[in-house]
Amino acid sequence: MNKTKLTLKDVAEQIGVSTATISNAFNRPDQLSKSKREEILAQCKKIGYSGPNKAAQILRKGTSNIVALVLADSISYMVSDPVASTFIKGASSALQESGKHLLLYAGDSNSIADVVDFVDGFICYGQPRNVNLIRELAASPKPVVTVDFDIDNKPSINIDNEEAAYQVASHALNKGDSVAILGLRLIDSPATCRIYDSPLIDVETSIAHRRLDGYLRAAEDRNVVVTNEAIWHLPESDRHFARQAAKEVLTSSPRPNVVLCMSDIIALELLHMALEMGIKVPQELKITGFDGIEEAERARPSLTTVCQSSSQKGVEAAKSLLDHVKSKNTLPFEVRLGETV
Amino acid sequence: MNKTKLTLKDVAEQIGVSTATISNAFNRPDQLSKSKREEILAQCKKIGYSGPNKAAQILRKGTSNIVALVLADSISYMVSDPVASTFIKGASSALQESGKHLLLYAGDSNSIADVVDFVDGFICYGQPRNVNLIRELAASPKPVVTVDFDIDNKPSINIDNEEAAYQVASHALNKGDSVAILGLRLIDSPATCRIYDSPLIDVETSIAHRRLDGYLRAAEDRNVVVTNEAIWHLPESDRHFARQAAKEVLTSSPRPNVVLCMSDIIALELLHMALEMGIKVPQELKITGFDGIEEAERARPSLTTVCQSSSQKGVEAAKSLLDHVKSKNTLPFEVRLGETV
DNA sequence: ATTATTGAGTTAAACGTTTAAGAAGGTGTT
DNA sequence: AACACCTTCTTAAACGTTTAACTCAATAAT
Repeated sequence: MNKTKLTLKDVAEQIGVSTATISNAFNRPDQLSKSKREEILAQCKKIGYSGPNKAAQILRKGTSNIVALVLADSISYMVSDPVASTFIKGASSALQESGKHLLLYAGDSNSIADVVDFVDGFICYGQPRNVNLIRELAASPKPVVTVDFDIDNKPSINIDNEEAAYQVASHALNKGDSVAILGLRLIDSPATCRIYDSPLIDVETSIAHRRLDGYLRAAEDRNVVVTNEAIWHLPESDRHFARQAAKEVLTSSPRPNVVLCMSDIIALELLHMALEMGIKVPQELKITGFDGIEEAERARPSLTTVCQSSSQKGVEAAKSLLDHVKSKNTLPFEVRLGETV
Repeated sequence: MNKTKLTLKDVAEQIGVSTATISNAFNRPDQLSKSKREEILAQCKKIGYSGPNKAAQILRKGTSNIVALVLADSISYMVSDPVASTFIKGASSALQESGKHLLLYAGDSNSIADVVDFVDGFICYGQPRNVNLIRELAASPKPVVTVDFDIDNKPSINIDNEEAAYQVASHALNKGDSVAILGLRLIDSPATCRIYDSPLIDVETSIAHRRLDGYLRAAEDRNVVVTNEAIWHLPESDRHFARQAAKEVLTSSPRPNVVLCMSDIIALELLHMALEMGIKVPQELKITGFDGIEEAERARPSLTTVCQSSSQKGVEAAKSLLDHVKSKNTLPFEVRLGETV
């Protein structure tokens, strides 16, 4: 057994060649003769030297092959959300192909200082709760690409949320006239509630507001009035919050005959509760979702929703980062007509 | 704006103090007077120095606050599996509390060389496919803790899979006598198939085999014969594979009246298919699962299964690693009687 | 009055690489 | 024969810290 970890220097001495040459044997094959290189690599293997120390490489080269994935919420939550986890899936597989590794970074932490020095870049999925974190990302010298969320001058991956919301809402509103909206992260509250007059958060960057704009435009086009009392805020796309909001909506009177939901998870929970309560869908209640998850298609009645490929978003985000793309990338979406409208 | 990134040296010169003192101001408050420390930190903030470079710290200190999570399968798969993602959830939140970060590492890669030099340790979730990877983990100088999988001399987190399988199988076998088993990763095949005489993989370390042993013991106790033709292998706990296996089992003749499944995902898919085919559960067919996921409880009829807390496993694994625990940790489980038996 | 002890800060040697610049020798050109 | 130009390898200066060992006063102990 080796008494201690071998270094380039040890190996250089043993083989009788300079450290630079060994380093080159591993990193820059063009800098030395083929025969010497093979000899060196063979010797290294024999001696038990497995290659240059990565920690030293990170410092010296300034690159680590690690990409931080900054998640809007806590990691805990993100991993269990089907949309987010599909995104992670896409991103990780694209990164893996380029030999990069994925570091999970919770968006509810307040600084990237811990990792910014060694990470090769950031993929930011959704709008982090912590405003300082966003500021740091915006000012970061390392490449940043955002998804479902926007930072000035940084590349981003998105769909046209306003238009998508408009389209899906239009389908529903053609067949109904009293509407409620189950929104996501509209105001700064940790609980489910109607927004009333609470100030909306971060109107410019938030996809939730793009969607809200789309819904409202669709309503306006049809002269349907939507008061702030008919708009709910959910802090997360979570079954529990959704259930609570669904209950409030369905027991409010007069009960709306159209409910526009900002995620499929929310819409499905609403659907289930409506059915439990004996409300006929879509006859008495039209529901739309957002995202196009599998479960939405399997549900009976199947959900009308906006399909966007989370996994593709992940792939595109990774590619943007790896290719140093500077521009914003707007991906396509598709409205899938289910039986709930 | 700073022309270039500030270093400890720059800052030391500007403030008129040695680099060591500044380093100590950030890392070892006991090494300098309180007043000096506060003055230095204030100055640093003013100058725009945000603390020692992490890459350099990693090299110098030999620690990075990064823990690699080695997943048995590809990251893609793991993130979408409810059991695995709940595990990640638990692990990540425990690590986060200690200021550690989680690096996702795909178990289908063949070496940890990329990260072993800078990572603080490994959590290995499930048995990696690549045997060299396992060898490296076993020989790694960095702490390793395994979950649902065992490496000699390394701490591990597990439940008593044999006993759990025995108990859940016993319930089903008390009410049925012809049995099939839908197993997980029993042989080295990328496709769903009966195991026949194929050699079982890694019998010593695999939890699949512990479970199989439990099932077989329960059968033996009741003089129920289980041939290898009644044992299926699935490469992953995936709906698609499960569906295929379920079809084969349900159309085989004579059809078994007890099917023991090594995961809830598999069991639920079998359940759905049985119902689609008009088979009465549990009257004509008894089904058991494994894991105790939420969906198993929500299903109608609800699934009889072994409940284990994946999130607790994650927490325990993280704790073991952080506390340098050396011993194996066997967690409790519980058989939940559903309506499928 | 001398010697220990403590506190506060400095010096300089690591940590393990990469890489620009240079040296030595060989080949090709004029 | 002189010169430029490769090829192959070496030298040595970074990369940005941490920390053991040391210095220098000031205080406490004898």
